This record gives sequence, structure tokens and C-alpha cells, in this order.
Amino acid sequence: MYDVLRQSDAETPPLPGCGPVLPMQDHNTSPLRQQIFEHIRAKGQVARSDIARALGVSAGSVTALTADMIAAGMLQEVDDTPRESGRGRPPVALRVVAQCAHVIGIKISDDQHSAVLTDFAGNTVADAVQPSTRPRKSVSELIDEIVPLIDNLLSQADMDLSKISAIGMGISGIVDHQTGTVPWSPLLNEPDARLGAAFADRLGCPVYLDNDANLLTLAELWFGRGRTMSDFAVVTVEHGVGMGLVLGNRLFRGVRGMGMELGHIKVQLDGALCRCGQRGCLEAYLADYALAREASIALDQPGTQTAAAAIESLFAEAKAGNQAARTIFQRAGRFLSLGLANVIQLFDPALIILSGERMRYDYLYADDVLTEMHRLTLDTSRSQCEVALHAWGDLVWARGATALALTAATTDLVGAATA
Amino acid sequence: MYDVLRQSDAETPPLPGCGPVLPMQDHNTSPLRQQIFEHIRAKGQVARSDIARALGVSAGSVTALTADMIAAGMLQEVDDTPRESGRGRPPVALRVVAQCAHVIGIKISDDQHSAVLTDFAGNTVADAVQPSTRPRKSVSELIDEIVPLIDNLLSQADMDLSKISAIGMGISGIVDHQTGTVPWSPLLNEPDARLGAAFADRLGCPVYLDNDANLLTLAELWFGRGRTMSDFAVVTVEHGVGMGLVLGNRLFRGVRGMGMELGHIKVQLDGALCRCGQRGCLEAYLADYALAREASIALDQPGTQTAAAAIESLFAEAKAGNQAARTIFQRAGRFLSLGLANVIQLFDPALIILSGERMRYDYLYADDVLTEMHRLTLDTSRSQCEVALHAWGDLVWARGATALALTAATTDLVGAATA
DNA sequence: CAAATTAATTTTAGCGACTGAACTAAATTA
DNA sequence: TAATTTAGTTCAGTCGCTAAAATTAATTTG
Repeated sequence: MYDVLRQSDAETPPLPGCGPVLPMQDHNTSPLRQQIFEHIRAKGQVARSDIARALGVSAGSVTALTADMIAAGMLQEVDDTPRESGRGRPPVALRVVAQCAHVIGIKISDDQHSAVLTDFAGNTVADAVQPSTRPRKSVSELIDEIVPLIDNLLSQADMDLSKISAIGMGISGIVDHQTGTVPWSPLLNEPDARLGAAFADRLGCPVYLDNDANLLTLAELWFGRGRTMSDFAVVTVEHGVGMGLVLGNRLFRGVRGMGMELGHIKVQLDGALCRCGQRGCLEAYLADYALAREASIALDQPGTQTAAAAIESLFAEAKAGNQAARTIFQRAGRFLSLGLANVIQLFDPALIILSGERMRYDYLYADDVLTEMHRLTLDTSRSQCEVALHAWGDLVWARGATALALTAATTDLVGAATA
Repeated sequence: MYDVLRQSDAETPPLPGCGPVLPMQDHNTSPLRQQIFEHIRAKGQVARSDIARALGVSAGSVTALTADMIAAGMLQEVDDTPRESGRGRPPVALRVVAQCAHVIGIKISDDQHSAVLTDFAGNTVADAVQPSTRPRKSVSELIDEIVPLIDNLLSQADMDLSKISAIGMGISGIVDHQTGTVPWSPLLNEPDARLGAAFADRLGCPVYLDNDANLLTLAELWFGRGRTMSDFAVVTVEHGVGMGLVLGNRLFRGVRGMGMELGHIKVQLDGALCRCGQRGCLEAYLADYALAREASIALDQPGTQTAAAAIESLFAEAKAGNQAARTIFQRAGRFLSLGLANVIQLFDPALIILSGERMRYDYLYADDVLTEMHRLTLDTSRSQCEVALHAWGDLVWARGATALALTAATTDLVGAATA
């Protein structure tokens, strides 16, 4: 198991030649057609000449490819294009035909599932939520629970499933995005569930699955603060501590598609007990259950209330001046600083977005935390990392799931043959 | 400075459109010509038909492109190609013409600079070392020190600088690989030194500069244990604690080209004092100065000897049964476990290589450390991370620097016009 | 030993994805 | 009105590759 090799010297390597032996995996540069489409969607509307300049391609290509996509009903010309320079032939802007396709994004959760239906331009057409039944369930039970949610969305939008190009879906736990399987999730009663395939079979529609931290990161990349950055990190503190990383506009999923388990990096040998069973995890100082654990002591209350309720009272107490309650938030804040500093040391992002719905405990996200974070960072000539706080509504996750679906649907539709 | 944004909601984004706004940077898939060349070099020798199969390209392309490179004197046919299957027309293997280009790799160090000259097939042609003078010096002093080292190599190989296609160079500190500048290094007495440009001007030869942890990682990727992996991490414990990461056969240099400062991730709030001035850095429990600091206490000796000598005696004492000395190594070992576990949690590599010249303190790299590391890792369905120990000779760093130079020289020569 | 078989390599035509340059279109300015 | 300016179109041509037929060189087999 502990496969330690003691190789004294490799000056005479066992393999002939030098350099990496394995082939580069295809860093699939998307075809120009798709790049143009995505650029138009990102800008909202742009003139052909601007596209050519922005992407550094010839005007001829832009004409040809956009003409094709206009004929296919994916793009349309905008009639009254605003002009900045008054001279020359006025540009004709292009925009995505929003109705040309629709996708659904779904967040599977322990308390309440949420879902969003968006058009191909990323506009929300309908959203819905659905209470969740018991915490751990089988795949088929889960599907039975989600189907009415989808039906709800579809009836709001007066559409049916055949009009949906793709469904993105997120669940907490360990998710293999490639295969759509869930090796482990707190919401499922079976390991290694082939959740993506099960949904796809039942719905007859392509389903893309990812971890919820990745969903949040995609939401930032597609709809939030991260849109104007091609490299940034997202950190979220809720039930656990999650992290996502965007490198070159692409979600980085770790070497083997897992990883990025920021909540379980160890910040203290033999430290506080984590729900994962180990000690010293960052999460054990920071997540809601960690605060709730201490709240029951500080507030001198038995642990009868829910974690969320416990934190609410704790927060109220802290605001009211209760010292014990304050120190709880302060300590958590220091550990958050430490976690963020570690992210900076390892990844050196230009921006970290603190994101999620529960970004409202000021004690946890006060300026003190950022000061401490910078203090804990080697700043030798490194330009300081910006930290942005981003409190979203309840539907972030589902929005992020639509981004997952939009990515896939775009490749399918735009890359498709000019039929 | 602490640029915190409190954005309540982004459902109505300030920007039109959706999706990433910035263009994808060119994930330059190298041209087939270069892929073929690199594949041949990696294999040592291969037949054209094998190349076509391995790279998944048509045989016609392979013929055309290799014919071109044979004419250019970069490839040659091998006369006696061994055959495995006896039937059919025998394959004719191709190999790189080793003499068609040469590169130099240099490691700039505080005690002794080292350098290696290799041919285009990666074979070492000559190596040399050169004692270093005082620790911190100016760029021009450094160049004056390195030039004789290069002359030494060249006279051994009976060549002159005009025959050298590229020079790779590594220095500890913070290095901007893109620009060849050194924002900070313990070996230089000036910040933001334009070291790469200074060397290139003086030598009249392209110079590529990188951080020494990256050099070590490249050495593993090109010549060592990492050759057969396209994704792995390298961790080294010496003066400091360094880390390198390879993703898809490519060295990952962090979001902004820095990062990967594993030595300065915090593993304890208000922990041991680090030479960076902060407290609780991993390095402060693990690096040679950290052990030496404790050695002076355990061995009841004044701190007069060098760090290296102190560790040597400490190691001898521990082997001889001195309990105090043992606990020092044991504690360091536990922190190494913690650091490795954190690397696994965040990056999830399939392999971590513990590399460097000083991989011989068994206490530090005992099986206990690996057991503890796995214990500290969430292993829910994650296939366990393999750990390999790799003790190299003195010239690893310089070898890694040749890999840097080979990469660049290959792109130049192979990608060049068929003149 | 000649023919059949097998496999490596070469040749050839051609396709897909662009570019570059010439050209047309529509507005402003003098 | 003509010159100028900028946007968009057209089209021949190039580049990088593939697919398939043709060729070559060895091994087997009748």
C-alpha cells in the first residue's frame, strides 16, 4: 500500500529517451464557430468587426460562420445598434437567439431542492423549489422527488422536456463529473451511484453532474464576479468549507477530478474533531456544525435546536455583546484567515470570492479576517490577492448548474453539423 | 487594499450577456511535427507506424513530417531495428540525431553552482561545478561567476556558445518564468533583477529562468519517476519545503506564475517561528534550519556549527538511540505527513514524489510518515495516492534546467520553418 | 522457389478551417 | 458631390491534416 521506491539514482534511466512518455491530452481548443458564439453570448451583443478584432481572426471567417449560425436560427442581427464613433459604415450587432434552446439547472439538497430553467442566452425563464424528504435516500426515490420539480418548471415555461437541451445537476459529496457517478454523497444511501445515467435514462435528456462547490464556482464564472477574471478561487463556508478554482476560464477539477477539499486540509495536528472523523480539519473550526457545537456551550443551551437556529442565536448574542459568543466567531474568523492564506500560498489567485448564501455573519467576514489573511501571506513582491464577498440568493447553485448545462449544450448545438 | 465587495445579488448583472468575458488563452496544442519529434525522443526510437498508432494520426502525415525532419538533420533512421512480430515488412525505427543541438542547464546556488551540457536527445555530455562566493551578490557578479562554469562545460565538450541552442537556469526565490525576472532571491542583493535578460545579453544565447522547485519537478518529468505519469506532485524538503505540480505533462506554475509555496502554508495558528518572519509555516517544523534549531537544544551544543552539520550529528544521535533527537525527527515527520495530506486533499494527485538530494534521513521519510499521511487523508473512494522517494545526485537541479532549455529549444528548432 | 500473406511506408487526391486581399456598402465630412 | 472611413462580403488560396490506393519488403506457404 505504501509504495515507497528508493531509487538511488536515475542517471541511467530504465526507460530509453527523455521527456514525458505519456501523450498530452487534447487541450481541445474549441472551433472558431463556437468561440464566436460564446463571445457574442458573453458580450450580450457585438458587431462582426468587433468579434474579428476581439478574437484576432479574419473578418471573412466571422462573416461566414455567423451567416451560418444566423441561418441555423442561433444568432440574429440587432436592428438598432448603438454607435460610438460616428464615422464609417455603421456596425450591425449580433445577439444570441435566446429561444433557440433551453436548459435546466438543479441543486439537490438535504432540505430543499431548487431548480432554474434558462434560455440559451442565460436568462432565467422559471425557477422552483421542492422540499426534500428524508435525508438519505435511494437514487430512484431521489428521481421521484426531482421529476415534479422539473414538471413545475416546464409548466411555468409552457414547454416540455423535448425542448430541453441539457440538464445540469449538483449534489454535495464526491462526484465524478466525467462519468456522472457519485462515489459518495451524504444525500444518498448507496455508494457509487450512477446518478447521472439514472436521471438521463428516466428523463431522456443529457444530464451533467457536478459537486456543489463546483456549481458555485461556475455560477461565479458565468453570472457573477468571476466573469471578468479568467483565474480565480471561490471559497464557501456553510455546512462545510468548499472551494473551487478557475484556471483560464475553465473549472479546475483537480488532477483526478476530485480534490479541492479545502474543508479537510489540516490546520492543527490533533485539533478539533471534524464530522469526517478526523481531527484538525479547517472545517472543524469553521463550518456551521462547528459553530453550533460551541454555541451550545456559550449559550448554555442543550443541543436540541438545529445547527442553523443555534448559529442564529449565537450571532444575535454576539451582536448584543456576549463575549463568549464573540470569541467563537473570532476564532472561526482566524481560522478562515488561515485557510485563505493557504489558498493564496498554494494557488496565488488574483481574486478570491467568498461566496454563498450565508455570507452575512459579519463577524466571520470582517475586515479583521482579511487583515489577518494578508498578514499570514508571504507578500514578497506578490501583488496582493483581492477578496470579494458575494452573497447570492437561494438559487445560486441551480444557476451554476445551468452553466454546466449551457456549456454542454453549446458544444452540442454550436459544434453540430450545419444540417 | 482590502477590497471587499458586498454585492447583494447578481441576478441582474451589471454586464450584459452571460459566461466568461475574457478570451480563453491559447492552449497551444503543439503542431503534429513537434508532437512526433517529442514522441520519438521520449521513446528513444520508434517506427513510423508505431508513431501513427500512438498519436492517433495518419501514417501519411508521419511519413511526410518525418521525411522533412530527416532532411533537416534532426532525425535519422536506425539500421538494425529489433522486430517482435516476424511477419510483414519490417519497421524502420527513427531516432533523434542527438548532435543536432545542445543545451546547457545551470543551477545557481549559495554554496556551489552546478551545470550540465546535454545533447538534443537529453544525454549528458559534460557537467561541472563551481564554488560560489559570498551569499548575496549583484547580477553582474553572479554572471562573472557563472561564465567560467559555462566555459568549463564548453571546453569539455569541445564546443563554443554558438552551438548552444538555449540555456536553462534555476535560482531559489521568487522567479517570474515568463519575463525572466527575479522579484526576490536570497542569492541576489537587488530585488526585481532582470536576470534572464542580463544573462542572455552577456551570452548571446536564449536563457530561460525558473524557480528551483520547478527545476526539480521538470527533472522528474523529463528524466525521473514522473516520466510515465502525466499528473503528479513533487515535494522537496531541504533548506525550505518546496513543491511542484505537473498537470497533463505540463508544469503548473500557479495562477499568476507564482504560488506553490508549500513551505509557507500555515499548519498551526501562532506556531513555530519561520525564517520568513511568520509563525506556523510548515517549513518552520521541517526544514533544515528548523531541525538545526532544535538540535542545538537536544545535543546541548551551542549553535556554532552549520545547519547541515547540526543535522548530521542529530541524525547520528537519533540512530544511536538518543530519545530527544528521535522526537525531533518524529515531530518533523508528523508535520511532513500533514503537509502531504494537505497536498492530497487539495490536488488529489495519483503520485507524490519526495525528491531531492537529502532524502536520506530515514526518520523523516519512514513508513510511519506515510501511514500518518494516509490517516490524515479523506479516502472516501479516492484511490490512494502513491508516494515515491527519489534521492538524486547533486546534478538534479541542473538536469531539470536542461529540461527547461530542451523544451524551449525544441519548440524553436522543430517548429521552425523548413528552411 | 514462386505465389500468397502480412505489415510498413509512400503517394495522391482532397477536405475543412482558416486567411488575405480585393470588393461592396453605408455612413460622415469637407 | 467627392473623398474618407469603417463594416461587411466574396473568393482564391494555403496549411495541416486524413483516407485510401499503391508500393515495398519481409515471411509463409504450396
